[in-house]
Amino acid sequence: MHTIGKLALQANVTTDTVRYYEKEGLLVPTSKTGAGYRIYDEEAVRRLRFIKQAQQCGFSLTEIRELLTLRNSDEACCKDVKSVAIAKKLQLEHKIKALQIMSLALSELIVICNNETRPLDECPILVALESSIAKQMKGNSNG
Amino acid sequence: MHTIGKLALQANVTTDTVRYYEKEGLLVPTSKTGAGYRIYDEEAVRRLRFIKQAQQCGFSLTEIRELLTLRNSDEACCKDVKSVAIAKKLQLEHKIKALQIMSLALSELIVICNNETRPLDECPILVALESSIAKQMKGNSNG
DNA sequence: CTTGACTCTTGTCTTTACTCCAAGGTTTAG
DNA sequence: CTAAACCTTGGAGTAAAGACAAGAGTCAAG
Repeated sequence: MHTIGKLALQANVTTDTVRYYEKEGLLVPTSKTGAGYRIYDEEAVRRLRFIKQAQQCGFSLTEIRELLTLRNSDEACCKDVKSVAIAKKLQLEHKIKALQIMSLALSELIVICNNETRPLDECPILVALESSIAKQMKGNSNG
Repeated sequence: MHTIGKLALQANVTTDTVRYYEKEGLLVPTSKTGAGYRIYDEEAVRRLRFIKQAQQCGFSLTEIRELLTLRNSDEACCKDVKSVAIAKKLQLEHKIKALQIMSLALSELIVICNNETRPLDECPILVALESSIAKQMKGNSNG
C-alpha cells in the first residue's frame, strides 16, 4: 500500500500526473484514508506502469483509456488488442513517412546551397522556399 | 494588389490564418484602404508562400519568424540559413528515430501475440505492457 | 508541541496553429 | 436601392498532457 508520493516515485512521475490520470479516469486509488489521502495497492502500480509503457509505444491517454476498458471487457479477446496495436503501428509509420519527406526536402535545400559565402538575397535556400521547389511534396502530403 | 480574400485563396489558406500570421508578426499588409481593408502586393504573396513551404519542411511559426528576420538582416549570410536547415534536419531525424523505436516496440508486442483466440487475461500484449518488456526502450528514450 | 515533509482541493497557465463567432461596416452587381 | 459577398475588430474555444501555485489539513519524528 502506497501514498500518492510513493506511487509516483516508483513510476517516475509527479503526484500531479497521478492526480491528472485519476481525473481522466485512468487510475483510481484503491481506497482513501479518513483524512482523504489516496491509497494505492500493487494492482495500481501495475496499472500505472501499463499507462507509462503504452505511452512509450505512442498511445495517447485517450487510446490508453480504451485499452484499459478493453482489458476489463468480457467480450473482447486477445485479437482485439492485437488489432489495436497493429493500427497504432500503421499510424506511426505514416507519421514517420511524413517526417522523412520533410527531411528529404531539407536535404535538397541543403545541397543546392553550394556557396556559403553568398549574400542572403542570392541564397538559393530562401529563393527555393519562396518559389515552388516543394511542389514534389505537395503530392505526397496529400496522403 | 490583393485583398485578404484573394491572397488567402492564392495560398490555399483562410483569411483567419492570414490575420493570425499578421498578429504573429509574420506577414504585414502592404497598406490599408481608408475603410481599413488590408492590401497585399506580390512580395506579400511570396512571403506567404515562403511561410507555407517552410512549414512543409517542418519549421514552426516561431522558427519561420526567425528565418524571415534572418533574411532581412544585413549581417547574415547564406551559411547561416544553411546551418538552420541542417539543425532542423537533425531535429527531424531525432523525431524519426524516436518514432521508429516505438514502432519496433509495437512490432515486438504484435509478434508475441501468436494465439489470437486467447482470453484477455492471458493476452501477452497486455501482460507485456504491465511488466517491463519496454525496458529496452528506457535506455533509448533517454536521448 | 513543533517542525518539516507530505497531501488535499481548486483553479489557472502553458504550447501551437489555428478556427469560429458576433456584430457591424464596405463594396459591388443588378 | 438592395442584397450578397466581402471586410473589420475582438474575443473565445480547441486539443494534449500535464505544470504550478495558493492556502489549508495531516502525519511522523524528536
